[in-house]
Amino acid sequence: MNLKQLSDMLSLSQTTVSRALNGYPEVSEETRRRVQDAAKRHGYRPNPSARRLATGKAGMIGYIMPTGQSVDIDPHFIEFLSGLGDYARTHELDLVLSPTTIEDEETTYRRVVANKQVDAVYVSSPKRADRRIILLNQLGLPYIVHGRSEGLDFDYPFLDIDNEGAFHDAARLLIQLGHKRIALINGESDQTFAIHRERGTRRALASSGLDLPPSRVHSLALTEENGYRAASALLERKDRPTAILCSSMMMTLGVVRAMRELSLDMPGDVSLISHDDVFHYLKPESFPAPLTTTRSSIRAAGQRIAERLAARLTGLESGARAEVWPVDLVVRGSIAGAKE
Amino acid sequence: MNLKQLSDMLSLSQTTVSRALNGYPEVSEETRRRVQDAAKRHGYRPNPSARRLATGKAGMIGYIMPTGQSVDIDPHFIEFLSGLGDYARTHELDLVLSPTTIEDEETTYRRVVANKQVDAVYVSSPKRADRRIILLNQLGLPYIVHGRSEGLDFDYPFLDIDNEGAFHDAARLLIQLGHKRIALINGESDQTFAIHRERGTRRALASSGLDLPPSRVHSLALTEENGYRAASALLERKDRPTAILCSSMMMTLGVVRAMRELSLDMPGDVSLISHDDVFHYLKPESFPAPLTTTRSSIRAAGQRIAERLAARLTGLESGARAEVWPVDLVVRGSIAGAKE
DNA sequence: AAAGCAATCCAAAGCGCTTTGGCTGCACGC
DNA sequence: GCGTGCAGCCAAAGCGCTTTGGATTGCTTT
Repeated sequence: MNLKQLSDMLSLSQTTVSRALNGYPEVSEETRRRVQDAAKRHGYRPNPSARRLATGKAGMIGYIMPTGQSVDIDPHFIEFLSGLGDYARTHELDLVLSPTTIEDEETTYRRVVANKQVDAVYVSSPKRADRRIILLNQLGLPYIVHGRSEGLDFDYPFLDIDNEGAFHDAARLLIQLGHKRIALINGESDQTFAIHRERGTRRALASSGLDLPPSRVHSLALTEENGYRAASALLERKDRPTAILCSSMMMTLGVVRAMRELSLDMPGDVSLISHDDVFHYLKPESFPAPLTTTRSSIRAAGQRIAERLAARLTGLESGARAEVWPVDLVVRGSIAGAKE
Repeated sequence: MNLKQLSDMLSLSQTTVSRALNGYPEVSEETRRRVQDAAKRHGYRPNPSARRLATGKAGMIGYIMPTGQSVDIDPHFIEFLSGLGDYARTHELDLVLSPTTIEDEETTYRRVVANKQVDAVYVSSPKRADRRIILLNQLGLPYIVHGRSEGLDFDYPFLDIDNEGAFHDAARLLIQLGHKRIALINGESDQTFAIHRERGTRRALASSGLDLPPSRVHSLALTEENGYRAASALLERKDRPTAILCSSMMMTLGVVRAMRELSLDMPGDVSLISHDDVFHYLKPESFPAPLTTTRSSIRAAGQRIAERLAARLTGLESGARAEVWPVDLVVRGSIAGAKE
């Protein structure tokens, strides 16, 4: 069933039928109803390719997905996708994934724009002065950043959580508990979220006259293995920290492993606070002591970003709307007062 | 730059230019070269929407993604996606994700077919007599199943690993080590992979005259929490198993937690073998004793499926090609001879 | 020398939609 | 009675590609 058949059937022109269905005002209400009725009854669905060709709009959102033999997609991406899906499925919005290597990233962005494959994209895991944001800005393709960048000389639309505030508050809590030697096991240092978390931690420490020396900061990809290595390095030192802030639960698994090997107790010997993206497959309660966490659902963020991207497609949202979500600090058994 | 501009520039017709670019024989080699040259020089890229409209081919592959507030996408999906990306990015193949609820699954499949949004799809986590496969078969949309279904009265193309063989071999190894009470912590019982793993385990036990009573099989979603619960239930019994087979590393985390709580040693008190999908963020070496695993890279499967889907787009592959990969059994320190 | 045949190339007709630029008829005001 | 304005509808021109059904040319055949 295509437009022509439908309009023939109704003895109307394609123009009128098209307008009726797309809500243009120059159609009488009665005609519109008649058309909508027939369309529904015959299951008419405009052909997206044709529409796309005619309008130049794709009706889809995109994600340029970095891949590569040595690139591992962050498992949190799954949660984010779930969130996107939660919104998208109720709006018949599809998502186009365009895999690319880091080197060809720019080419891929350009290709997607030139092909008009999508009307908007989202950008994840932004770094300082992120090239992609700069590129998208000059290409004029609508986008929303999940996270934030720094050192850009223009504003851009994003959704981020208050990483600095979260880690500031977490560190402050540890300080209030009497901890003086606090360490940070963070994400890779070029990621903005990691920069913010370190900044928050440092600020809390500084305001109590405490220090965060380089030896107590590890910035690594968020794997169990890295958590283990970082924690081992930290805890084998004589001036080992009495409290650790950790950027992901997966890493925290490794931290716990290191502690166990050194027969250190949690929270007796070391207090631990982890960031929790709310990952169904691994919960804070599943640790030797239930983890105190800074919690923010990445899935909820996915939903919100899909919603905002959709708003951009229809022109409801535009400009450099910034959105920063507060982060819960959920206290559980993994922290205690410092002994020394 | 579009076809018309390019052909004007070359003083050729659009027909000839189109044919030259698409490798049709009725163009002289010299002309073809001239055209290809110009196309490259001016960065001409055919507009996909126009091409799609004209040919009815989308040039994309699709995945109907089940979502829902209570649906959690399997984290292995990430690995699979990485694999897909590995292949796809070298072929400028894009992937369209169409989120849907389980209830609307059929509608979504029909929509995607009607819209001709994609030329082929892949189906993941198949169940017994999977509805999606039946539907796709009658809709005539090319597809490949990752995994297998059972109880279908027709053949279909799939790529699966030898789950039955893997768990058979793993169980046999445990038996050879003297274990008599072997338990299985499996995935949800409607998933074919879980059915196969149970079958393999049961077969190995049976051929040594051993039993796998219902009380020693737990079939649950692959979360840490479920691993913990299942293991707790198993290990608190008087006739507790001396060896456990576990379907995922995430679950195995929970198993280890349960063992720790009960002060059971691995492999002293309980031997453990886990299936490993090769997940970069959590490795078999990260356990109290390095895990013996049945190993198969889900990422490699993603690559292969992308390759086969691409072959289907171009007509290189067709029919119900079945592909079953063997699974490595990697022995590490988590297993030992049975005491009793 | 007429006919047949590849080898090349082209004009034009779609593919199914949106949108421009009218056209018609009726009510209204003067 | 005549211009005006407006509501409601339509024909046709794209959007940028592929593909059908010829044309044209230069040779080889008979």
